[in-house]
Amino acid sequence: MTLRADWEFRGLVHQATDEGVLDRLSAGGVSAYIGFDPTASSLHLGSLLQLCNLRRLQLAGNRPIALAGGGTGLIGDPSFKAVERPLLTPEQLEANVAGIREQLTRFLDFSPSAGASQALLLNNANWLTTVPLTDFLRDVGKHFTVNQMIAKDSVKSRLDRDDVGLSFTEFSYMLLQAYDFLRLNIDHGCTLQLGGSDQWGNITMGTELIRKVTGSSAAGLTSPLLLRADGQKFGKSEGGNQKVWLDATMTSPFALHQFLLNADDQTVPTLLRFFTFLDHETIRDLDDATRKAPQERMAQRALANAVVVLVHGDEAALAAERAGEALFSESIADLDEAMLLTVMEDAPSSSWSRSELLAGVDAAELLVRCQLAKSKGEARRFVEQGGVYVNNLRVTLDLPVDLSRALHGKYLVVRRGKRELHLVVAV
RNA sequence: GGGUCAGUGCCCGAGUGGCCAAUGGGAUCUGGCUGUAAACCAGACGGCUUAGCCUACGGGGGUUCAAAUCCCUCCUGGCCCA
Repeated sequence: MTLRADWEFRGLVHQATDEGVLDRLSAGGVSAYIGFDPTASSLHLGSLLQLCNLRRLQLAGNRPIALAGGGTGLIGDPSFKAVERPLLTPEQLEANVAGIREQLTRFLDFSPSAGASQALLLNNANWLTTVPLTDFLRDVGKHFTVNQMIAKDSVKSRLDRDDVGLSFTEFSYMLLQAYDFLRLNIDHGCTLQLGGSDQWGNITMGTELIRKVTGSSAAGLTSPLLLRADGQKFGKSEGGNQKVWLDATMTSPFALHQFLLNADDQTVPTLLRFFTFLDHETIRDLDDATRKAPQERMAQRALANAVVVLVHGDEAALAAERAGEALFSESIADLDEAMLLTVMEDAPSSSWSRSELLAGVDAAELLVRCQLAKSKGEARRFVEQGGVYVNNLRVTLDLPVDLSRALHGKYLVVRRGKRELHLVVAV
């Protein structure tokens, strides 16, 4: 199985600067890089595809270079962004880069034993914050015209709008990224940059710069943007419109597992191809399973397990799967104490005084203190709409929640809607 | 620097002195149907001690019995001019 065949099967290729890119990657020995924006201390599901791609090319005998954008992060990438973004402080960036560094090491082999395909992790702050401005403008800026820069699709929408603008700071971002590529090309023999399709404009700026400065050629390869069946951006969780993070403390393994398990039928085939390393036959079988027995959600299960294993490990995946089964298919009151705690391990929890619970707590109050509602008004609404449960039994406003309902004498599983949970423990 | 237009709830966007916690759309949330999907249907969608009160229409000040709406000023942005 060549890398080309694999990538074509998985639909990983959106655009390439030349037809030979995939063949060179298939042959191995290529150094290729992907940049990661340190806008948060963790990568999220949206970055997972790029992460997987780096891994794929390393497995095919190429050298993956993960570039943390400690320098470009100081500026902010305007590509297809609707509005100007707030600047991050150097301290924030440094912390974020550290967090991302940690996560990258889980996907790539950085050990010397990998030889020529040993992964590299670099931070562009090292050169972007030290290159003299005048050198930069003469050596990089001179190779591009503003005319071509404003013609980029990635900034066009910003230039066309009559309510927001595009600062020079963000406008210059594409030059910085081009410079990154040049440096990696010269210093590390990197001849290929990968990225999402939104990065195409930035990538080609780089290949052009390399051609003009060194006379050698470098290539670019982008992958499609991942969208949900309804055209929405993929990767926002149902609960609270939050991003799905790869950091276990920001998005629990259980939440990640649940998120993928809930992927809709139309998107699952793509997700299996993008986010897993399952072989083609297995993937085709899962496609069939979705067609023939969608209610079984075989593909969703396989996807959720594969990704959680990849991101958090076997144990976490098993626990997440068991927790989901217990919560959704068994009566919660039948679980023994140990199982209950296992199931609720990922959910937020709080300790309450036994005497307070004995007296009884107003349902709205309970919800707010469990952080399942932002205000009492909202909490009241949830209860009135029938969306609040304690131990899987619907709660009403007129009846306070007290200890008599507790499982094993001390646990209240508070749930809002289908899957927002909180464990109350009486102490 | 000058001129001009704009800044409304999560987003877009109506409203141009009282009937405005503010039309509409989207997003989101809850319920129903299902498969812990999608689509669809119904409802909710500033806060509170909820027949009432408080806080909100870029910030501050003012006029008025009464301001998102009028005036002054500041901030931010677009466009044109220098």
